[in-house]
Amino acid sequence: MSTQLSKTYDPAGMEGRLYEKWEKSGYFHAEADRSRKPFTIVMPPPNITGQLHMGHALDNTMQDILIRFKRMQGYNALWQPGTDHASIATEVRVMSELKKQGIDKHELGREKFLERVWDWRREYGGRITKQLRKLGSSCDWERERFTMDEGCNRAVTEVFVNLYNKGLIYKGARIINWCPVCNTSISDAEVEYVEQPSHLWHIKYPLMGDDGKPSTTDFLTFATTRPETMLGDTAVAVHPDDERYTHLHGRTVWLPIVNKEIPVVEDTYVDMEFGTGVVKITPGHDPNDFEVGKRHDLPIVNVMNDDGTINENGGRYNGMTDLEARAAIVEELKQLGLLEKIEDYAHNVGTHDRCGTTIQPLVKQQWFVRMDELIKPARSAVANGDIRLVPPRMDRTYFNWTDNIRDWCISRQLWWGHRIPAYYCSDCGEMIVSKEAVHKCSKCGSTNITQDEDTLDTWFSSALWPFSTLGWPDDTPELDYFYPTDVLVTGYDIIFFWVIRMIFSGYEHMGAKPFSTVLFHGLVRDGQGRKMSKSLGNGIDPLEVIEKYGADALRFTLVTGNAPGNDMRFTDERVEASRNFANKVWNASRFIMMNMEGKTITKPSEEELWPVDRWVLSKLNKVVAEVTDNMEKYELGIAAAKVYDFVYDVLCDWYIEMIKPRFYNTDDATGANAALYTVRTVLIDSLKLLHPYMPFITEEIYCTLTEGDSGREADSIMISSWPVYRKEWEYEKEEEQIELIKEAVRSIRNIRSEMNVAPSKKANVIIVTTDDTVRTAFESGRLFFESLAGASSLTIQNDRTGIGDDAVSVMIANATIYIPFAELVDISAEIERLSKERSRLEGEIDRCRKMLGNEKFMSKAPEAKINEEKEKLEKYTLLAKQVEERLAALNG
RNA sequence: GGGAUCUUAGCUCAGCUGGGAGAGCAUCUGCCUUACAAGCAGAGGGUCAUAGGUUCGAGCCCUAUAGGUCCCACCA
Repeated sequence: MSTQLSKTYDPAGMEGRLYEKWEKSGYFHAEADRSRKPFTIVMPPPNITGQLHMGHALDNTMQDILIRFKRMQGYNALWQPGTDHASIATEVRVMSELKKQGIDKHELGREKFLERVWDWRREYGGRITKQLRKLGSSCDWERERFTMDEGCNRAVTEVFVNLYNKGLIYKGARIINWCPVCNTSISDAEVEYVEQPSHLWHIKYPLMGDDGKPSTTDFLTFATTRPETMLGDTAVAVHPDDERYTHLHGRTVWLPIVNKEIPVVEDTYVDMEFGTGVVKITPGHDPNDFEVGKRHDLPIVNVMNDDGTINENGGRYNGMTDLEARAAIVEELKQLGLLEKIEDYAHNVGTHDRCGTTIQPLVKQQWFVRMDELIKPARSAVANGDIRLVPPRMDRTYFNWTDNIRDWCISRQLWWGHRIPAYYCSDCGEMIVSKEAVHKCSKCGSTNITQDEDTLDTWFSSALWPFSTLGWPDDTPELDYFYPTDVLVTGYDIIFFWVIRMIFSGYEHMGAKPFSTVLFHGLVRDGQGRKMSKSLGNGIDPLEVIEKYGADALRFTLVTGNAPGNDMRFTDERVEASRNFANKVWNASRFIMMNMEGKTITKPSEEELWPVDRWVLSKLNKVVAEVTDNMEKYELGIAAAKVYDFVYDVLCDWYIEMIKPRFYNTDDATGANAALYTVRTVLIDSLKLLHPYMPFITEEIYCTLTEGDSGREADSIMISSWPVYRKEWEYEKEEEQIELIKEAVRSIRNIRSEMNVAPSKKANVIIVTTDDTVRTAFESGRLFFESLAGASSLTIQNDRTGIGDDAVSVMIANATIYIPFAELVDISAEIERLSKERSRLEGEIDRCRKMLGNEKFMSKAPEAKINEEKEKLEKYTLLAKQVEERLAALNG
């Protein structure tokens, strides 16, 4: 009836075609619809500069699995996509492009430069979303957003002005992290500390004598890792309790080279144990010193230009880079006899996580978000379970961040980004923060107005993503319907950058959480467990993997064999295994469809179903319930493994093999029909369970299989209904029966293999049993002994009449199976084999008896466990008896 | 310094609230059985890092130790 699948599984040949079909069909699109329940995921917006890497692949596969699952369950599922303008990354990228053409950003000017960036964005900004399509991502592209589109821009301005008016955004001179290469401030979180070999320079400053001149005999010695900053020293500090220096309290020292007098201050910040217990204080270029300076009201001397070179405050060192100045100053101190010694020292140097440049702490006017109040609802949301983190251990990390939060430096000295909506009057100095562009000073009426030059941290706009993408600040139906969203899927590495900021922003601006659950995944590492990185060149390109093995195989690999939140290693072998599984699904389907060819399949009556049909339906029923449950709990890997096992083991290795004879038996059309109907049902449900993981292959098979069905459920599996547990498929009795037959078949195969009897060589099988239930089971499974266990005939009897010494025997509960292998069997070997089996069973019986004889076990263990042990004891005793009987017979 | 996490078969990893250790790959044996050699049937292989403890019972819970990975703070 149905058309056929191609002979070989060729993912490359179908994935593109199917995706196009989906996108055209509109099935990815969701509209606000009060009559249906929404399920929403907002996609973490990839950078427009980005190329799809394994992290994206994992992240988006997980989201797609959840969205497809929920969509099939009947939810109105929205996966909201978009991209991030990525201020620094993009600006740096375009700058280097321009540099190749010999163009400098500053010569070009702000407006022209921004035009270039927009050009670049138009050309390359869509690359990443094209690549996401290759993965099979079923997001609503009609709703694609960009962090710098008109709506997001309005959201950003709205938030900035609101926070400013509430006093939660302020401008102030603070010590910030300055990147001299990117020429901008960066937030604390963007600083990466890297250990570098360096030195500790022990330097001494002369104490000021009573005569008002620097002493030539009394010095104060301290150690520093950055001698060049001495140009900006405004004090030296000692611990107030340090008895070695009590006499210096209130004294001053002479700052050489700069030649000025600076005070000795007492501050508990100083660690008495470290070095000499004396610290030079440079409030202008060290965060800790800045704090000390504030406490003691010390002047701040900035000795550095924005490009990291020494400025005019550095006297003759003006113009040198920091390292040049360092060498020169050390040399000069040496000349002056003020350098005591130089020690090797491994030092943690702060670097910019984007460019690797050593950051320079500088004091500058910057904009900050005051965090102490904003963070409170974000903390309690996780504490009281309003927002659930998966896995739960992420709570600790989360609280570690919320509890140590500092004000957020949001201004960046960049051009590409949201410009800060603050305006200054050049005449009276008034500052106006406004949602609309300001052209006239509200204080003095001057029209001499300039806007703040700075732009906002990229994360400022991403923090608003869950609601800005749904239309905020407007009151849209989407916002009303889809917000709060359901689950956020992301890596644990951006808990602070993004997750926390979205959460407090949601509570602050929407008055509600942005999502109910955060599902974290780990990092994808290479085969040796190393982080994939450009510099190592060990990155595996997902697109290459897709090309070679198919997106389905890649997706399956990424979510299996890995616990939630743990890092995973990615190897070709694992993808290959997934691809082989897809191939298995393909071929099984092809086989089923081959047998359906030319037949009209009707629903069999209950009586027409064979026990094995009921068995497989019962197994399917259970796996449906379990897989659904696992997926509801975000246990995607476990769910995938269960589908895998079901398809491979239950469907392919057993059920299909067990119904083959019915396909070839032309005398029993009813039996064949029941088999075909059942196997088709099982296949369709299996495909549905697998669809979220392997969308392409399941779609291709489903469509081919159901094409031309009258009353076809759906023309795409992605909108078909998710399988549900069915009461009518509870066939406990048949399950037991078939499991028994499977055990018998396995035992026979095992014996044959042990005896080296080729499968082609048929053998008689005689089963002796006195148990009626077991007998019935074997009677109903006659067929399988021939097709699956190589039996030429099967005799079922209730005594050992006619069974000679030449038969090999194997015991399963309540039955002994005899296989006469006349020419092969050595009786003494058989006796030995059975004796071994006997002692194994005796061991088991012993164990059971011990447990059941333990009074404490009997009184404390749950009844079910006790019964379980009793049943085992019974079973083993029976088996031992069977073995005993056979041994007695052989021994004569 | 604070915290998280890992240590289970040769390799990579599962193992859900404690109740007789699993998968994939690799290895070995036998099979080209008309869906699939990207396959089929079988087999071997683990004192679950170490030492204690709780429990009738521990891979799982508690404590300590060793080693690995990561995050945060950062020592002038």
